[in-house]
Amino acid sequence: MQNTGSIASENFIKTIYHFQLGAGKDTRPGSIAKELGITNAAATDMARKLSQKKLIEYEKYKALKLSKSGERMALNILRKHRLWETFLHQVLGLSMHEIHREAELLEHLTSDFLADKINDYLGNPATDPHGDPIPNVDGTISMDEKSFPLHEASVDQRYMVSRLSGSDKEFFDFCHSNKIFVGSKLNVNKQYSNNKMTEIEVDGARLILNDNFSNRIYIKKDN
Amino acid sequence: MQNTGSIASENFIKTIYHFQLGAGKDTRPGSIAKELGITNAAATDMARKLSQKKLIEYEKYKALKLSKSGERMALNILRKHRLWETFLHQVLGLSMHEIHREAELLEHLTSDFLADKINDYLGNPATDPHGDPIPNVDGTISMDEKSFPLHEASVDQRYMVSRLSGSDKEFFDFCHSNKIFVGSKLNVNKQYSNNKMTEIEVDGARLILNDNFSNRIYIKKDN
DNA sequence: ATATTTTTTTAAGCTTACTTAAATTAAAAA
DNA sequence: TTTTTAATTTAAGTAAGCTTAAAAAAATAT
Repeated sequence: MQNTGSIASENFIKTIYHFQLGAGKDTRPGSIAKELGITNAAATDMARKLSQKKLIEYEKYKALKLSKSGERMALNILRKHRLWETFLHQVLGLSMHEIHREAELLEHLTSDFLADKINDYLGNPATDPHGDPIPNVDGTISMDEKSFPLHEASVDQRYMVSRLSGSDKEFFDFCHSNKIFVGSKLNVNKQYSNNKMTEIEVDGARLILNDNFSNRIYIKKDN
Repeated sequence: MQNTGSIASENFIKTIYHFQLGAGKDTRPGSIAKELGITNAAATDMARKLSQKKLIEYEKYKALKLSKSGERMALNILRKHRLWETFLHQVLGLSMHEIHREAELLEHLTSDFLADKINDYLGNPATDPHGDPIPNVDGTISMDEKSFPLHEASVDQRYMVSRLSGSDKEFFDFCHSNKIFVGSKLNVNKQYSNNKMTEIEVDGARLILNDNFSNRIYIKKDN
């Protein structure tokens, strides 16, 4: 399909996509504007333009919603982003906190042709290094419904880490030094609900995480 | 050093760099404009802007010349371009005629950090798949003075292919099917100067090339 | 040397992607 | 319900990177 959009509009579309999925965040202009570091006025303006191009559905004072072709575009960019992250990590050895930054740029100037080559080289991977699903070339994406953040877990159950969300060094350094990787097994010992903390046991060690970390570690039941 | 320039200005700077080296081509606005597919007016305008940023030296009605910092910028982009070409060819298996097209895009959104990672992965390669030198991280570049196009070669001498210039499929298909690669040995049998043709012998086969191809195959004495 | 052609430059205008400031509408609080 | 606050939209303006058209300068031909 190959994107024709500019970098600015690609990032705009991408942000709407993420906010439509991510709970808690609305897709009104101000919300998108804040994320992208532009003014509300600029976001409204962009909304009007993308609406003309039929990439979003937009009525004044309403939330923004991707159209079918807008969603296809978002998934095409997301595919490139996650293929690059996987490639940069697995092949070039970039750290978890470095891959997002670089993929964020490369995704915009990557042809469908090149994306396919990267995909082939990696053996058609299902997920990126964070555990996020890589959209397929046909614009489908497999959602992992059974995955949820650590601080929502019930106590005394065995889980597997399914996803590590984010891009800051501190978080991934913590995960690394405590052997928390995508695929790691762990046990949830206790939920300190009032203090928003979770005690887990991983690789023989007990750790107490506050929700700053625990809401970015996604897990699923380990069967 | 990390470029701050836009894609348009990076391509402009790059073109001046190539034209300053490449014999026959001048660096006046019209020449650059033609190469980039923009109008003379746009080229003059860009010249004025880049001159303000001290990236080129420019006086009205004169040829454009890169400043020291403009040249550093050009070499930084060229480094990324040639590292990508090498990587795409050697690692992802893209064909000779495909790598330029992709590198032409990626070079603009590649951080110095990532360029270094690619360089390390490839083992600090001296040349790209065309045989062109890859600029060093410090902005130096080793010029191969002894290399020249096939149609300038003296007869009955043994040569080595040092460079294959261009990006069209037809040329590289021809080279491939006749075993003409960077590093191939060949003999020049005869120069048909009037008809601008060169007869060579490579891998046991005799070939007659017209200057469309022979001026893009660079050779050097095989010692 | 003069006339013609070509190139370069300037000027005015367009689109994209922003900005700030003011006006409008919607949402929340009193 | 009315007032206040917050978000959204419109309006006007900017910079980049182009365009076409006209003017100016340089190069070429006669």
